[in-house]
Amino acid sequence: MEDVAARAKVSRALVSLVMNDSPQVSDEKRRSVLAAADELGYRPNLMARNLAQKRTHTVGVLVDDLRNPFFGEVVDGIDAEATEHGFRVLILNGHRDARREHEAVETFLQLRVEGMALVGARLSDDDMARFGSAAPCVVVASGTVHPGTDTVATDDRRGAELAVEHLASLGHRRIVHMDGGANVSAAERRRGYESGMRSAGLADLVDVRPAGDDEADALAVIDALMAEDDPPTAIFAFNDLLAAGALNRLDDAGVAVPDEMSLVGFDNTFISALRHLSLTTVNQPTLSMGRLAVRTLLQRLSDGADGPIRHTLQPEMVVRSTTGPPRGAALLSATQP
Amino acid sequence: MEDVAARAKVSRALVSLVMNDSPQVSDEKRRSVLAAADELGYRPNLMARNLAQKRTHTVGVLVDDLRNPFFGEVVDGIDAEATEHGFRVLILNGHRDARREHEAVETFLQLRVEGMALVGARLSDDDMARFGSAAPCVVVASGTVHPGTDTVATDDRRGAELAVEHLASLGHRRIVHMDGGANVSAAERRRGYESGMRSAGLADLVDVRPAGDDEADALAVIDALMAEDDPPTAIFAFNDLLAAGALNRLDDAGVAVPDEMSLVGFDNTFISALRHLSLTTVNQPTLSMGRLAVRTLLQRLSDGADGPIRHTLQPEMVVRSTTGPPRGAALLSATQP
DNA sequence: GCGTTGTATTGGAGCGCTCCAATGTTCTAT
DNA sequence: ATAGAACATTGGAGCGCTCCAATACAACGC
Repeated sequence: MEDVAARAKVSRALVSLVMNDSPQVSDEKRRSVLAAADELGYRPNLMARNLAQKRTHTVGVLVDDLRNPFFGEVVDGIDAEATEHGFRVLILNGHRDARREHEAVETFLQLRVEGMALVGARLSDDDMARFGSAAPCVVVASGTVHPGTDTVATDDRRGAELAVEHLASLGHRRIVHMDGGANVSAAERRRGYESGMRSAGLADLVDVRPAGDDEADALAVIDALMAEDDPPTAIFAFNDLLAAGALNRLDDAGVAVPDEMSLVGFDNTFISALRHLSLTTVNQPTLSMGRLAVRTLLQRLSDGADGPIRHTLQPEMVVRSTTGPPRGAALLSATQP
Repeated sequence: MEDVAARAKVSRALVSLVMNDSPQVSDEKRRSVLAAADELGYRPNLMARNLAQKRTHTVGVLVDDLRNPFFGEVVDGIDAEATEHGFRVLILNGHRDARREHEAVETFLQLRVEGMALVGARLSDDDMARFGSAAPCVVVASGTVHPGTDTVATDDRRGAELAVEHLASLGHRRIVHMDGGANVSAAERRRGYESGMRSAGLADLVDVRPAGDDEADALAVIDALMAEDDPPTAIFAFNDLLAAGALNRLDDAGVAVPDEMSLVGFDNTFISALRHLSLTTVNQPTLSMGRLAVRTLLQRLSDGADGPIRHTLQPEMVVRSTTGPPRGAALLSATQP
């Protein structure tokens, strides 16, 4: 910067004004500074600038799993909204690992981001309280609601209820839930499954199997399920990835879907829409969630509402081809008139 | 920091030593500094630290498209290797948009990252030359090779040749290529397609259709293709996403795959492995590419080889269920003995 | 010619840290 | 007892920028 100033025969301060294109700089000087900067290949140092300004114009986004297209879509929404409001978006990868996510947030804090969106992050209430007091934080797409923390999420419980209602209305009774394990939305969806079962009068048939949130997590569960004497007729999987894994394994085992087994996923990622999978699933409005997350951050930044801000978006059932009446239901209804 | 020093009754310098856990600090002082820091909720300011150190311990990763699982896998590889070598990984989203990718690189440079991995980035040779002289850069997973730039890539051309060879060996002659459009790997794969066609003696049947690199880009092309009097018997699509879109549309149109139309993708993302898609595709070693990218950066950082470093990894054909002999081929071979 | 308003430019302090050279402290060998 | 080494601690300059108050310079009315 020193060099640029010297070359353009002006002061350092003037260079600074030009770089921040202040209006009160004469065209002549502006041009000569710009020319000098270009010739010297000068690029302002963001760290120095942020340090001096005491602002970073940056929001941090922690993504639980970069391989899950669901998160990618949410981030796209965040990115769009943040950019429109003049913020830079820095992304850190959580690797579906609580420890690494903790570190990532710590990094954001040390970088002095002005706000953080934690997408699907696996953090404890204690962590959230600590982090939340250090910088505005919004938890996105996570069924787990931390006390005192701003949240943007789909109503996971309701989504799960919808799934169960759908299956029950088709005539299913033995509906198993493949649980999301350590994923932050797992608990809510499980509760939704349970309450859905209760509402359908199937409380005593509640059957939860620990699985996970990735394709591979489905394998063992499906194997165990199909080895039973009297397998269920329907499965509600924690998410689309898990459902896709289940679909694979069911296919391996020669189980026809939906004739012998109905299957419901969650998230409505693009893979569920693929014609050949055509997975029945529960939609989450990813883009809106992302945008809303940033708006929540901005609100917190500008005034600071008292209580936690909570946005709950409504899920929607997306019925495709992996669900149908249970085996024998057609026969049953045929003999009934 | 000042406050921490005061509270622990030591100098600022000592606090700095503790924060960087220097070995030459007495246990007593270390404990009291740590305690003071904890009570005050002190967190070192990374920007100030980087400014003073003139090092950032950070590599930037520019990702062309966060929704494409292929890139997610590459980033996972980068992340793993970089972390092992004590580097922080900052990710920026390119949104499949050349302008935004340009800005993203500019941001990295202003942040003074120590190296950059550009994953699938759409940048011109000029840009690359400029950026490359400002900081070590490695272009990953991009068929386009920029002069003087370090590169880690799958041999896209060879991959495309493999795809064509596979289809030709099944007896296909009218093989169409759905081109990747603005994607940086598009040109190489197209060339591979062309040379593959030539080797198979099908040079005069070369037929390239501009498409893109996303699911939606397939629709119009398939419609146009199927409206022709004599549609091709096989399609080699730029990537898995495009192939998946094509599969959807073929299904809509009632075209049986592979009986009436064979289809090959590229990337071997997890979606191609889904049993119900079971897409024949070309594998790229994503994790190795990511790790190799970081190692290339480190090499450039440590000594600086003269010429550009280029790693070319070998693609592999992954034959699944979307390819088979062309309609009538069985008949033909049956009448031949 | 004067003060006045306004715009264009500049010097310098300060952002929060690290690092170096210098100082203080303790221990060992003579 | 004392020089010397070894270790522990500190003050202060400097990283590259912004921002404020201060200054320089023009143009204007009277």
